[in-house]
Amino acid sequence: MAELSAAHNSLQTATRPAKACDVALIDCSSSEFTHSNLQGTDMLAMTQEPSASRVRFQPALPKPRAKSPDPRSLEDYLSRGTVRGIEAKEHLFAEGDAKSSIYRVLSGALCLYKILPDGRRQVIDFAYAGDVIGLESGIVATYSAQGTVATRVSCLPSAILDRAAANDPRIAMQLYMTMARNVDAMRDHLVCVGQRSATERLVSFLLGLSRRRASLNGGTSIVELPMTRTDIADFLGLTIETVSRTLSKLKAQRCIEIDQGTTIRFVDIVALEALAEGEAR
Amino acid sequence: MAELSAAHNSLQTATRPAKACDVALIDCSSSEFTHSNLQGTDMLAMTQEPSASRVRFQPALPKPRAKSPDPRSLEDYLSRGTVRGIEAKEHLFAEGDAKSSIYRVLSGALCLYKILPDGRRQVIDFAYAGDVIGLESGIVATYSAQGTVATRVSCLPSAILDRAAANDPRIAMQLYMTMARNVDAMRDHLVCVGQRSATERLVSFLLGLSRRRASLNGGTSIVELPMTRTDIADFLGLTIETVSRTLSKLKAQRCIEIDQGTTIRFVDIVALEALAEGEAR
DNA sequence: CGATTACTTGAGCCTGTTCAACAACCGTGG
DNA sequence: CCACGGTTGTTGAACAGGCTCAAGTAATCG
Repeated sequence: MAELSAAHNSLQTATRPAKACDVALIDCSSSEFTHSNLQGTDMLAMTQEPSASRVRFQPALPKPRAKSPDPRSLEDYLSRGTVRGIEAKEHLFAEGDAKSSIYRVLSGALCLYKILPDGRRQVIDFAYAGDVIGLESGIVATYSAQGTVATRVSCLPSAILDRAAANDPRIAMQLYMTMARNVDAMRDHLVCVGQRSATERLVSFLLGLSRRRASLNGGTSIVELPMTRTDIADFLGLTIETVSRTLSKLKAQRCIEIDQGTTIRFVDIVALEALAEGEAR
Repeated sequence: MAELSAAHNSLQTATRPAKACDVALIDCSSSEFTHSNLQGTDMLAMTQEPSASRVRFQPALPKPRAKSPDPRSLEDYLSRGTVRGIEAKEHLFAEGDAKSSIYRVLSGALCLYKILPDGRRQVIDFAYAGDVIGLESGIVATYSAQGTVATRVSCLPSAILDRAAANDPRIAMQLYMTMARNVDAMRDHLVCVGQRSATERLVSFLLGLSRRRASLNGGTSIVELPMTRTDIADFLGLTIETVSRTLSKLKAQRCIEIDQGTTIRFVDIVALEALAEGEAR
């Protein structure tokens, strides 16, 4: 979904001397970390206090890539971000927060969601390694981002990107294309949630996840689920019971095997792909 | 899909210089709007209301302007497009078509949808006067656009816009912001379809439509539905029977009045807003 | 004016929800 | 080491919201 090529991870560990742009990069984090520890259900009420509080500063983790004096692509910029760690359940940002940065997921997974006044939650998307999130139209986040497992993200202050995009149409176009791919994925998901049955939704989700991580798992038929049943349910517009039951049913039908509840192995991919398209039940 | 593409014939925009008559015909652009809402260099940090989730281009009021030889804003480009009429049920483009143009709706309404292999249909969005559609990441349309009523659109060849965006970061950023607002609206709709009950969905739809057209109907409590029950049902992930029944129920509860089946008058807005948020039933 | 399409309403059913109990897993601390 | 509480996942039984099927009414168009 918010997916730029995930191919750049290898560059993430090189070290380089500090440069002018680092200064800007670093102070982004101070405002960043302030409102990041929201937990549980009441984060919407929170308004962050940029001045006070525990800015537990993570001494900059390994620096991205060798320096280039004139970064040219969105990737270049993103690879210069400061790295930040997020625990499972910890929020990277919450709906209503002032938006200061955009992020690229380095490892782990994030859950992007919105909640209704009465507490019902819709997971908009999951963000996996390589995905970019935080690109938005307004100055305030319209959804929340929470780690589903321990996760590392690279943070880039929006201001830097704004400036870059304002001067370089190529950057602006990359932002545009990233957004466009996002919309595309959202449309597909909307079709899924709006039209498909529980089984279809779950199977599409599993297959989609597998496809999305194909580069990582080397094309095996095994997929790790780096999120809870609740996350999956809220993503698919179902209840956890239905998710659990449907997984059990698929297991009983010998379409999948489940290990530890989190590792799914596709046994009968043909059957799964038929199920995803509504054939049989 | 093939059958749909047939609709495509009439006057697909040929690339040609903008002429005076074009401007006269279509001119619903307003430079005010353009500069206040879409331009500026710090796009990412733009101070524009987040409730803009549903806001697209405001249906700009006709405003005579001299044609400028060097158009600068997205609005300028769009106002130079060639006009095309679409009948109800006629397709502007269909999923799978090569994308040649982007469009702005001048009057009427379009229904943007995707269909599953087995025929189930999900309406992604409706496009009303002022809305821009056809901005996409790939070279092939990933959804179909069909008139729900007789509709006029202004067509602008993508190539022109591509060139403009490649040279002018402001244009690229406007494309980006347009897309971003789109994503925002889609997220809201996903929450609606994924979490809300039939009544909640329908009421949110009505209120949202009213809000979106507030500039046109002058803030009255009357909304025209320029689409069929089928369109609404496919938009909300319901059946036509449920849509019809729910409307009847709202009428029986004296929340709305219905005239000719297509004109809705809000009688008890307070109750409606409560219903939209899941209170009572 | 009849034919076609769009909308409404009813009756019964089914998918997925709700409510509830139980099992598995995990970190903590005795 | 195991007992413990807490969290997460599984399974069962009953319910209900929305769907399907079906018939009837209203609007539209040649």
